[in-house]
Amino acid sequence: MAADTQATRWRRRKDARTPEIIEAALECFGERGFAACRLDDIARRAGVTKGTIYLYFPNKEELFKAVISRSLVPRIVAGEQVVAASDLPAPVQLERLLLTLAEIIPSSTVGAIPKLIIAEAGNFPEIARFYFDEVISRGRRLITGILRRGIARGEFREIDVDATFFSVVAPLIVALLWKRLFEVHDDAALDTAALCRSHLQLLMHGMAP
Amino acid sequence: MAADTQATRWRRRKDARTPEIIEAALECFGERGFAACRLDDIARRAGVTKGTIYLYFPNKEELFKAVISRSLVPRIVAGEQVVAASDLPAPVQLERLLLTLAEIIPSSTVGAIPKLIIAEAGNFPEIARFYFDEVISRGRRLITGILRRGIARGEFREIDVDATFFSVVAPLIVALLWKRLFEVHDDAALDTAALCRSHLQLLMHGMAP
DNA sequence: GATTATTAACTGACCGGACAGTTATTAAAA
DNA sequence: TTTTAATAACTGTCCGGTCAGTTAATAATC
Repeated sequence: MAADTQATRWRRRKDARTPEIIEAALECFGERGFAACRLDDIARRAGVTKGTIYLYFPNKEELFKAVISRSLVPRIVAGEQVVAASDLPAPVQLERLLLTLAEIIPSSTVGAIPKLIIAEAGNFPEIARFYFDEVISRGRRLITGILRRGIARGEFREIDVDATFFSVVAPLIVALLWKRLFEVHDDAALDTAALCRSHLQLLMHGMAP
Repeated sequence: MAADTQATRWRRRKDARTPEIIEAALECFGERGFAACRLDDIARRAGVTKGTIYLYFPNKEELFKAVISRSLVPRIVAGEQVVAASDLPAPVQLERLLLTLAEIIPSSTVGAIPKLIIAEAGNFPEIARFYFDEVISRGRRLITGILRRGIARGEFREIDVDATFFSVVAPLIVALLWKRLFEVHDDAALDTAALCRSHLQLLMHGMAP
């Protein structure tokens, strides 16, 4: 949208602006974090100027909240529905969930959010709270639910589900951070698929009755 | 050290300054991040003024590197020596390493660094590179070394060591981030010891031949 | 259908505070 | 008396937020 400046510049497109600004802000926040991201950068990416942003959002922080709210919650809801609708064995459910999660890792837009949250949660407690309630808490309920069902059905041994939650998801989270922060400094690229395969095998061996 | 300003102010204590400034910087960086932390804050905590910092460090970034070097690198080196000196079974070595790692999690000073790095690595490639070379790379070599030895000695099954590295350390990293970012929002405190115990059991079951 | 008036989406120069880094000055120590 | 650790005032720059002005779109008038 930034390319055709001559064409779109000075066009009055009230309805289109909000999502365009949010999209640009997601990219920019994801790359540089909340504090380091400049409103001028966001504006340029959205094909407008800084002043225009203030026509649609009261300030930088509200724009940030809007970015988080509108880009993640729908995906969580989708995940909940998929799991609730099936009654496959717990190991199969877990495997599918992790594989879809692993697919998100390279996604440039949504995949940038966890890093963003980790970076800013300390300085913006209300953002942390919102993210915890809407994303983390629900994600945890999803995973621990599968684990509990697996134990009840004798598909997993008796494990500490709250602790195992970390063992299950953490490698994917760290892989996601690694991709964005350290892969450039490493000799070889991180093979997400191999990582997921290896991790699933470890989990299935480790949790087998 | 900030309390006795009257006493230490204008005292010339060349040798004492460096560690005092580094300690103050570690605290401040850990609380607010690299970019958000003000040199005036660090100076006040160290019981000096900003100008004094520039007598001992060329700039903010070098001060940060010094913080990393003084607080994390020695621990890595110690770990390397312990592992190199012993010829215990690989599972025992891995268990001991993870338990010491888990002890660091609640440590308010050193434990703050990973979050700090994740938050700032994108904006400060120099810092990311430095941390990758001095901490991550060496830590990975340590872990994968133990895994390879375990496989060679028949104590672990044939696993993808590079991928398993993530499965091994990631839960502790995420627990460390969780403690600092989301524990306040959760109903119960995160039981680090239980987490470590559960994770070790999962690993040992999962990697057994 | 063509011209003019009105609206409001959008711009960009500007302001003020914050902060990394500098330096002239001061005072403790040798 | 000289040296130098430490200070405090200073500078230049950067950036969030503002607002007077600009222009595309639309309505009113001829």
